[in-house]
Amino acid sequence: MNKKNKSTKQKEMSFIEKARRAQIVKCAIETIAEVGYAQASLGQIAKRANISKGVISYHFANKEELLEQIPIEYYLAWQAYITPRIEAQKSPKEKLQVYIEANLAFIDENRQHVFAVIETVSNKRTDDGKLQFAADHDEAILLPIESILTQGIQEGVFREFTKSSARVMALTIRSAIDGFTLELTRNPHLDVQEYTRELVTIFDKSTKK
Amino acid sequence: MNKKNKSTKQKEMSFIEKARRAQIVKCAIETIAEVGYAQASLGQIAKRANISKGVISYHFANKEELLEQIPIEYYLAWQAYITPRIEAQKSPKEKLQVYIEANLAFIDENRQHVFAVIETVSNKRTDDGKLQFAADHDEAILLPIESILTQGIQEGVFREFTKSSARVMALTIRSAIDGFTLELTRNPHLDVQEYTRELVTIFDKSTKK
Amino acid sequence: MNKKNKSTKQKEMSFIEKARRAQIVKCAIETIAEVGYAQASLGQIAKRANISKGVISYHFANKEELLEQIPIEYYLAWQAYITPRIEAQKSPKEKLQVYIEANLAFIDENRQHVFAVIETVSNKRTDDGKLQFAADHDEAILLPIESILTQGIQEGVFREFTKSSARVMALTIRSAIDGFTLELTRNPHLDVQEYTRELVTIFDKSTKK
Amino acid sequence: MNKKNKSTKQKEMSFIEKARRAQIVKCAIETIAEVGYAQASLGQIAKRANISKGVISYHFANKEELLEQIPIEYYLAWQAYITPRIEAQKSPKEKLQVYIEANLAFIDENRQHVFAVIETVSNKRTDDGKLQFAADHDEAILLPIESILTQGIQEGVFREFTKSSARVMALTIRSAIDGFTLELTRNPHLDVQEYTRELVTIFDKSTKK
DNA sequence: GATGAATGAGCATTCATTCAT
DNA sequence: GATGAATGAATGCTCATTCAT
Repeated sequence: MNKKNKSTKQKEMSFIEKARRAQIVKCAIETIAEVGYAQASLGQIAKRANISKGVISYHFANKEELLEQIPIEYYLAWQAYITPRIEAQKSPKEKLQVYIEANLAFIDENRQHVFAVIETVSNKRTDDGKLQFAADHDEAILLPIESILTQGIQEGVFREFTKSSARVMALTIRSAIDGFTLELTRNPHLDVQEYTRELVTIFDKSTKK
Repeated sequence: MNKKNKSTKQKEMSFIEKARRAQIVKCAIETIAEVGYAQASLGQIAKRANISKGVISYHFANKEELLEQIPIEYYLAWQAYITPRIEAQKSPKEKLQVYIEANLAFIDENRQHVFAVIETVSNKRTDDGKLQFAADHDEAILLPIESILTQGIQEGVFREFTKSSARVMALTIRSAIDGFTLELTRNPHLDVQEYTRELVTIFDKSTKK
Repeated sequence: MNKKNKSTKQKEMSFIEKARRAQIVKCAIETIAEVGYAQASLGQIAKRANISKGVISYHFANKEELLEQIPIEYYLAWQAYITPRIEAQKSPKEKLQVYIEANLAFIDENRQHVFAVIETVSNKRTDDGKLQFAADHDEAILLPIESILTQGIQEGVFREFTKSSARVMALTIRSAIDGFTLELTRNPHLDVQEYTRELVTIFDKSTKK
Repeated sequence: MNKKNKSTKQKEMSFIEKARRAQIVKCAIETIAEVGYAQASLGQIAKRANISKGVISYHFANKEELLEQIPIEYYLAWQAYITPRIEAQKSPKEKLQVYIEANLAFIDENRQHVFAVIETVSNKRTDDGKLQFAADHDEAILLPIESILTQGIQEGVFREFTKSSARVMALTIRSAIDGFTLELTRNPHLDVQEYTRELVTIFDKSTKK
């Protein structure tokens, strides 16, 4: 019901309505990035947006709906950035390299947003207390790696993988990218290019025959 | 002064006092693991421990002091588990293998605690809103990997690393382990042994000459 | 910064906002006067005002800011009452008489407020535990007496005073007025006019040549 | 019932018991004088006395009973100090002078205790919220002044007083002494002798024919 | 559409008091 | 006698949410 409502709503949304929501989400991202999830009250977000608290409630059913937009928007932007870059490559090896490069570049260019996503997602729980972890979303983010690996195995340029060892490989690549995010948080002046080069090397070596 | 007080206090603490504190910390870990950091109020923790809220305040100066124990205890247990296993190995290659194996086994055996540490640490902030991230602690956890890498480079069994590429390698190994934790959360029936074997393979390939 | 904020805020405050704050302060005064400082919790004050506890927090940053208004408002009302009455007199002797008369009348007409001020001020402490006692405020309240005394000495209608003996005189007059307040609390049906007459006599005798 | 209990108890009290109680009351006085009534929890008092909180509960039925001792002890000490000094004087004029001198000296020598009494008494309330103000105690403290005034009137050395104007006189003298206490709090280096001399002068002038 | 005002539940913390040892 | 441990009520405060204007 909820989902249906939302998609209905989105279709009915005026341009102005969309812009207002986008502005509020942007402020939510900034607020979470700067003061952290726990301190990011609607009051704080409203203050940053120079609007009244009520406006947020007007545009979003509740805080949850607002926070949900953060990973959603992130995923859309991420996909728009990553997909064409991978598709521009032919060989699985180059695709993997570009996947890593594009991800690190995207993270570097969207630090606040990435950070807000981490905070949001790691605090999101189902009603019974289980981490929701946007499982769908996480799987979606693994898909390109898995398809690259599959292609590379089929073409014989990668070493042999079972289905589950391919998954570990995919998860490890993904984890390495997330680890980069954390390191970037700890050390904002990190040499991103060098980090990228090293990750490419590591996963080139660990996937090749 | 605060720190000094604490260590003084610890020396003065009776056995019973220590046991009570340990019990409360254990309940805090369980609570955070089950309902998440945000919902883990002192009331919730007390309810789980079947004690009154006041008892927690009696044994801990404040919530912060209680939550601090979670990573502290974890790190001590982790060290006690990991260190002898690594030291039992001679070659850097075997050490790296054992480091990965031991970490995954330790995580598997301490799922709740690991999880509570992640939640606690990722919600801990300094007064100005910056993630504290227990930087010291994080670095401490990298030390064994870095020293294994150094040894392997010197002995010529690993490929060449610059100082900073060794750091990326260390961070990637660490991230892979953290990624395992997340995957374990998502999928509790994960085949840990296989995951371990794959990670060992990946990092064997990516470090060797 | 705090102070500046406050005055800025006050200028920005709408009429409704001011009225609401005034209403809450009024209820705080009544509550303190009736149940005493220690029992005057925000909950009690809210109950008396028939509003929710949150409303107070909405209009005042914290309890301290609310309680601060009590002496502030009192002092302003006191000044508005006393000053013109003194200025309407020419001779120091008459001024002193009117000062006493006006103060006792003002106290009589504002019993609850006076009482709340005493409670508030005598419970206000700096962070290091020292009584704050609104020293400025106390001194401000002595000023008119001191200036009357100075005038009377210069004009030769009062006996000779050194600087510090004039201060003792001023303090004693002030104390006598405060003593009247206490007596009024103990005995609400006190004959105020007679008390006034006696005080005027006492200080007429003790100041004249 | 309560009162009876208490007097029964006092008769049964061993010397050791009395000493323990006296020590605790002394610490309560110090604590109130230093941190104020509101912060003077049993925990604070116990800490200062280097005993456990439970000890206080053991020796006193409740906090109220402990705090009651503060004005009681004060009054006894005050009486023991004041009475012989007044009785050593013959003339009402000298008695009044000595009353003022002795009070100021006593306050000066027992600053903490005086202060604790003020705090205690001004926070003491009956169950219906009325200030208790130790009415008995306050009247008791006025008695010597009133009897001095009566004597002076009868002997014709003081000006004429009606019954109620004599009371105002007594209250004013008492208030002046209390005002001295406050001034001493604000300004601990006050010249007590000069202050005494001035008060004596003021009340000599205001009582004489 | 937008806002300020109000709500009430929930939070961490303090504290007088009780009690078994 | 004395203590440490435990209790639970109360407090000031925060905040997501609701609502009249």
